[in-house]
Amino acid sequence: MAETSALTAPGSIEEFQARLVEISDGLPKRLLQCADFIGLNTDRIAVSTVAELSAAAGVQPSAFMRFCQLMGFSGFSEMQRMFRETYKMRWPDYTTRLENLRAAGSDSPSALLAEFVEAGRASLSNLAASIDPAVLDRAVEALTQAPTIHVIGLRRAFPIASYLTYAFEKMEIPAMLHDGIGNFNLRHALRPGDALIAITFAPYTRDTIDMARYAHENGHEVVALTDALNSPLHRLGGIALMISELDVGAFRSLSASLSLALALAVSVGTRRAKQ
Amino acid sequence: MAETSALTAPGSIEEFQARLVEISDGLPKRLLQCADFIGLNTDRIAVSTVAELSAAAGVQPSAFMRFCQLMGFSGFSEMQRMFRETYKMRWPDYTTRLENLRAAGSDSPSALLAEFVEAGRASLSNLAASIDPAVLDRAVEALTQAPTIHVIGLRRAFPIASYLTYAFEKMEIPAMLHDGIGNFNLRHALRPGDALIAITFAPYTRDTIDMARYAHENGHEVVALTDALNSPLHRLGGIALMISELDVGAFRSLSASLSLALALAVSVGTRRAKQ
DNA sequence: CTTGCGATGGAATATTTTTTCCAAATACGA
DNA sequence: TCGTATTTGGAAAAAATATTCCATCGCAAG
Repeated sequence: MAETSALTAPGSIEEFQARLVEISDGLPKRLLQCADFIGLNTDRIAVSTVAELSAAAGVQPSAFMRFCQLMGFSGFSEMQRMFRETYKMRWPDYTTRLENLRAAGSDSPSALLAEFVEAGRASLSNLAASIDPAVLDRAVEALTQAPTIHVIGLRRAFPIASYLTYAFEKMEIPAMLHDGIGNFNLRHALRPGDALIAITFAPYTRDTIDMARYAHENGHEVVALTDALNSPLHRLGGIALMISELDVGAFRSLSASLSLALALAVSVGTRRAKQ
Repeated sequence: MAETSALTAPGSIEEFQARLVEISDGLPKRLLQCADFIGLNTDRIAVSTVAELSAAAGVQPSAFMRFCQLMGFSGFSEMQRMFRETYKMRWPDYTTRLENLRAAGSDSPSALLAEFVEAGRASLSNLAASIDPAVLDRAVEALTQAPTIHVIGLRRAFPIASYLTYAFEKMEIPAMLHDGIGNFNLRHALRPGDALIAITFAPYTRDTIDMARYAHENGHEVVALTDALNSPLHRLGGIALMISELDVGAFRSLSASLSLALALAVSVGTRRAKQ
């Protein structure tokens, strides 16, 4: 076949696809089978072995290896690595990055600021990738139906809870912030049909979880904003929205959490206005 | 640990999650590290090796193997197989992801989320470019000297004020949040040498400005977090840090403001610790 | 302080997976 | 039809990866 510009391996999925098209012309039979199969099943590269892929494409492993090399990689492993890394790009290895920043800028305030900015940006991109629109929609729907929306979030989740409550108030939606003031426990303010937004991140705050459990047991819709699969809020069985936010030192940027919270609030606002 | 119902391996991601929660109780240290890491990074299982995962979780490969067995699998391979079968590629490209979110319709919750994510990212980039390191440094210096740091920020600035106060408290720095509770006006809590962080954005909140003016007139250092050159806080003559944050509809993302606030707080914390 | 038991780290081993190599098959032009 | 260049299949070698095993560690009960 023709001598193609084989020197550089594709570095992104776009480049990969471009190259696939480029070489597909006038390929021998077996290699064409590979190309066709991969064109249709690009996403399986990250999670399959050569044996699996070649069998599925109906060729020998060795033929598949030749295909990888034609694509510009040194072999299958290198090609697979590209797909795995791109997938894992959830965030670019934050421990290393933070160490780099710390090493470079010592602990000057502006270096620290750069860290927080970076953490915020990464958290936001990750949020965009990981939120399931369907779950978000269910949360909005549940909150739209509620006569009053109750909000609880303590300690580091408190800024989110308070901003949510502020947003609801501005949109003239009945909302109540359970801020624990005076240690009054106002759980009986939950009236039939009311919904609760509970926000907590590891290490989970006892009072928030208790409140969420109480609400759930009494038949209220609970929308949870939390951080992990094994969060106590997740096992409750309400509607759980997961946010993984990056830390800088002991502090969390909250950018992603706030963005999600606001999107939730404004959606509820517009949907209520329609009714 | 207790003998759990280990005989059947989870057959779906839901079962996997349930089991993770189930066993997380009273696990030895290393195995807990595994559980926590996997709870946060479940999606990496499909595309990583034992060595990679165990390193990322901070444990030995053998510990990770024990974790897999605890989860009910015969080993890592079996566990990975489950995830690979249900693997679905998430396109990593940031713009594509936003487009996907928007695709649901212009006023759908996910489209709104995309807007907030973008606004947040833009605000953060802008912040990094526009903050003057020298001014930031002066602010840190001023706050480091103060016996007690007072914080005021009302309405939409309240989340920032409260997170700042939380951060100071966690670092054991004397701080006081002037939240206007009960309409007590606690300005006399300002003792000689104390500093004030005042936060307000257009339309500027009267009480915040009054407080800032009072503090300034009585010889206290005032650090202002505000949004424009013509902000009343800026005219006061204290140290003013300017943040221009993008709006989505009537709401502000706060990402940039929070990042700046945290960088400020942590810098003050480390500098105080040195003294 | 001792004893015993589960937890842990690390090296050794087993298994799987990738990659190379070469002989056989095929296509193609003379 | 033959000779040559290219493609192909398969198996063997190399590399990466998973898994097991055991000595040691740390902790709690006696």
